[in-house]
Amino acid sequence: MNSFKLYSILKEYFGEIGTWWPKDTSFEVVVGAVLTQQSNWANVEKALNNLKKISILTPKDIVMVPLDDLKKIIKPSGFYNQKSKRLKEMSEYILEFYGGDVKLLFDKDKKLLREELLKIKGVGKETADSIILYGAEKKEFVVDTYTKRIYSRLKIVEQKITYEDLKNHIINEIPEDLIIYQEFHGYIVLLGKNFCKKNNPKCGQCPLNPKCDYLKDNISLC
DNA sequence: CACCAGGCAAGTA
DNA sequence: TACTTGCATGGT
Repeated sequence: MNSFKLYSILKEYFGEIGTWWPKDTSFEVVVGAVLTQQSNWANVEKALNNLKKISILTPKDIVMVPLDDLKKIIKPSGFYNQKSKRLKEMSEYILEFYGGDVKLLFDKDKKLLREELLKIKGVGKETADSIILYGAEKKEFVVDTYTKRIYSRLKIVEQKITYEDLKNHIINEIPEDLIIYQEFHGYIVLLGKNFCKKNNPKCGQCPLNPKCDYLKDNISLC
């Protein structure tokens, strides 16, 4: 299975998803990327809405709000003790080096931007790439747990493949295009939700639980 | 009741 | 380098 073929199948099945990462501001993507770590998006939205409700929208706002308050505000997204600290640290960084304007950071060269993001505590590879792809809107493909699970389950790559190797494998097979990068990752998330977490031979329902004849005809698993 | 959700950091070997 | 563990709410 070739990555562009997979992208095409998923696009035909799921249809247009457009900019599936919602945002009012660039900084909101940064916050969302941290809050979504090991948490589902519905709960992240609750946390984001809590922030918006009391007008906490900028790095400065995050720095100013007391830590214990911030914990309560983002509580629905889970892991609020460490996520609140991560938001604080990131906001302090953006405030100190970019005067609180995340767009100045996003203007930097893609490679430098990634290295810089990775130095910030709480920002690993997936979070950094999500921020670059959806916040800075630069062509940096995002590999997540679903991507790795799908690609290894489809026996396209070895299960033990590293983040960077899988990323390179994929970008070598698809056009270098911002929208395609964004869409493909979105489709992978949609497909990934329907994979059993463990490769259970008894499952027999992958790739999709619902009656998805089209995908079953085109992608065989289990 | 169990399991999962758009990971990361720190520790261990 | 590669694996383990803590972090934690809310939905199914």
